[in-house]
Amino acid sequence: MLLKKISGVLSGFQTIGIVHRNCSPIKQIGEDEKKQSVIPMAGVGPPHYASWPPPAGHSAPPMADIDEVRTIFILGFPPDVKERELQNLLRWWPGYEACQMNFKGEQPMGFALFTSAAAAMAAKDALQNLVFDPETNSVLRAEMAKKNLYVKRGVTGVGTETAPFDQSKRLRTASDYSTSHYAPPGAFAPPPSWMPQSYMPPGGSFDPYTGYGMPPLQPVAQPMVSPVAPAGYMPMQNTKDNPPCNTLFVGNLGESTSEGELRSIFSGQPGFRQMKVLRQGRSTVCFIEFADVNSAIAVHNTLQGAIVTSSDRGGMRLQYSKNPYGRKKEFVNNNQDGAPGVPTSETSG
DNA sequence: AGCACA
Repeated sequence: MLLKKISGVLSGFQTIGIVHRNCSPIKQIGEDEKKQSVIPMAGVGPPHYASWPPPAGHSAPPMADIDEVRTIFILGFPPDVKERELQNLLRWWPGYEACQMNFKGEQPMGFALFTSAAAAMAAKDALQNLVFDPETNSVLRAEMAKKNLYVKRGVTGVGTETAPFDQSKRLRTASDYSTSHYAPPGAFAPPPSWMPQSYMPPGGSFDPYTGYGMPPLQPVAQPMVSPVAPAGYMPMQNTKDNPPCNTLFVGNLGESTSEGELRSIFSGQPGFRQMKVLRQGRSTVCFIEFADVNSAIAVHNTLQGAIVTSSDRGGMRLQYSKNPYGRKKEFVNNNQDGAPGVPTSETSG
């Protein structure tokens, strides 16, 4: 039965440890809630969306393996999110089929079904760290689900213009969202953050000359995955910083700073790759590598001035490293005369 | 203010 399936999906995620702000881990859903509506995909995509597959009926969506998981699981919505919002967020995504918002736990949980695992993964990556609502500091976290979202037969699929199978349950169907009544051309476009995987840090932009203004006393959007949060925050004036890169330099740490605490704070951050702690006499510094510059920027902004309990200084100072990981000290040897070459800019984009 | 490792 439906409820069984859903609770199976949910229980698969209980160990993931996604804790969004002060929300506790997902609870098992109760046995009470019976009405689970699934919103299937609208039939036609917007004309301006280049990568959208041709309209229904002209070509079939990529065929999915019979039991590959092509459902994603999304957390981080504000408590007042509507299922409709999820539908509108996803409806232009290539391969999107249906979604469901589950309000059983401490926080709303979204599930979205796609035509293939690849489409699901692409959507998952695109939604990852998406600022869903700056007002409530809602940052989305997305994972592949353990099981597929259950959709009643016949209603799934692009171009299936079938009638609602259950009018009484307020099910939104393709016809309710038909493009002729909705989304006049150009009026509704996918969020720009869908194109590259980009996380817009909430804290303002980097100015190499003035640096950052006063960092927030408490973190703004925290894409916290780590269960370990800093003890608090201290204002931190970052006098001089370097241009953003994939590596953070952590300063203002006392000699007593424990590597374990640093690791527990940073290793759960999205994009974390590795860190290295350096003891230098009375103080300690630390380098943290991230998978990409955006992840580093996010942490630079959200954890600036965070108080490391094991340190006897104030908050830690986060700066971009002068010498980031992955940036080789090698030179491009494109001149034959032996003159010094130009440092390679980046090894990764 | 302290920037290593490839």
